[in-house]
Amino acid sequence: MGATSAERIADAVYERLREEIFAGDLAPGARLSVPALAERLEVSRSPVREAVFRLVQDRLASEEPRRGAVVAEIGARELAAIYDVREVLEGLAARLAVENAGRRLVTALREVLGEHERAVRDTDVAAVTEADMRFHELIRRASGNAEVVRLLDGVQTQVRLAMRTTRVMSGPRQAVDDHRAILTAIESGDPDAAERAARAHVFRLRSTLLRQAEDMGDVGAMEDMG
Amino acid sequence: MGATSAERIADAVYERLREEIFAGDLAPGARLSVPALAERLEVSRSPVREAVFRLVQDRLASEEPRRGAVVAEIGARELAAIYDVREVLEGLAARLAVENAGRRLVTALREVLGEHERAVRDTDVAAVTEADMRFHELIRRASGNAEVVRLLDGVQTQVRLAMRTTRVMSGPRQAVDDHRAILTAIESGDPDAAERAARAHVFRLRSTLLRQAEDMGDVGAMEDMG
DNA sequence: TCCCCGGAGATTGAATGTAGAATCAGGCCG
DNA sequence: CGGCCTGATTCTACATTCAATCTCCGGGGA
Repeated sequence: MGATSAERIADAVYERLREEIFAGDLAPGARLSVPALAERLEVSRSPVREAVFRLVQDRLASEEPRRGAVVAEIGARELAAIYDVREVLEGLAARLAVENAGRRLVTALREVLGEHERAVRDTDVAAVTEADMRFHELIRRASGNAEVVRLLDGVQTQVRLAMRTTRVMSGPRQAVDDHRAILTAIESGDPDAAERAARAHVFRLRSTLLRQAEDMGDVGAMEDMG
Repeated sequence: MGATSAERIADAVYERLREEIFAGDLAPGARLSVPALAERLEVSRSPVREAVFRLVQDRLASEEPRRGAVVAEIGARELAAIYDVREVLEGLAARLAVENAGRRLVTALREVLGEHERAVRDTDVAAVTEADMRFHELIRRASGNAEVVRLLDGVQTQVRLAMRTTRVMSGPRQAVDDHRAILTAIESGDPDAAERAARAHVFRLRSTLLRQAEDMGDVGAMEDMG
């Protein structure tokens, strides 16, 4: 069978594997054998190879020389590094969003924040994660800077994987409060305030995550802490 | 023939194409036909396909649906977006470098700065570019943050390509002065000062590059400026 | 003169074949 | 009883082949 432009098999396999990783069906450390996956998914090795390659590019998997790819593990040290970067990028995104965006952003953020609050009250973990991610996604898309969007998309992917690896979550109420502060700053139209609020939020996330990782005695994390 | 661990063909092809792009042998807009490249390089299509895919991931090439990949062109608008990101990342790198690094960094930076000055005096464009890149590379590697290194490596790749696309360069003497200021700040051990100096440097680069792009009436750039 | 359509060529995406290398298990020797 | 060696298995990396689709260009019709 030739190429089916409608939906490429390689894309479908990529999405499938991505979701299995985020869902935990493919745990960090699991081997991504191309022949094995091809047989399980009932496709040839070519699209599987491409999909695995893309996972490696996304840092969702890592190449072990001559042993193939395995689902990546993110330790506390790596997570800290990612959050250092995330802090400045989210700050930049918030600043640019204020400088660029109009009322539509504020409206959309209010709605997502409402969903976020509701999800926290209902202790609906999946909905909390969803709303949290969407809040940040709205801001970066409003930045009008494609590079910021691309890099923060990558950061979000890493963070989602890290949540699988370390099993830690930020305090849900703190996150809502932080988001409200960011929204207020954006509403005020003050780029500096928006940047500060976004950075402060990420900084707190970083502190919380790392503290939790330590408290849990996260082995994979701690062995990286030196 | 099976896999030759010593040097993967896919890696060799990737490096080769990268260099041809940076050297201008493959100009922006040039088509990267997998069959044609495979024939020219006398390898099969498999490793070429992988190499082209990596170029696309690096944003050195872009996929044109059903027409294959072409060497990417970076317009003024995109370059501005990249420099917005670069400014905050270089600032972070300089800050972390001060917080982390020891005397070795300062020594290495002094040496590269010396080479840079010499190259500017000799108007050796290749050496100037080389020294300039190495200065920034030293700082980010000294940051101890793998994510910063990875993202700034990507930024540097984009910038090198943009230089091919737009034919603009920052003022060489300004760059040397800026670098000296960054070095001084790092020597002083003040993270805030280092961050400010690095950001100011990138901000000036951004201004210079965009002004030159406008002056040159850069078509590819201007059509993006709206 | 301009627009639409059709055929030829080229290209991607997928499937499959093959060689070399590394891992892992199990048995043998010290 | 422990460490080393060896053989089978599995995998990666590269090559090759095939089908389907798109692009491009030229000719015919309005």
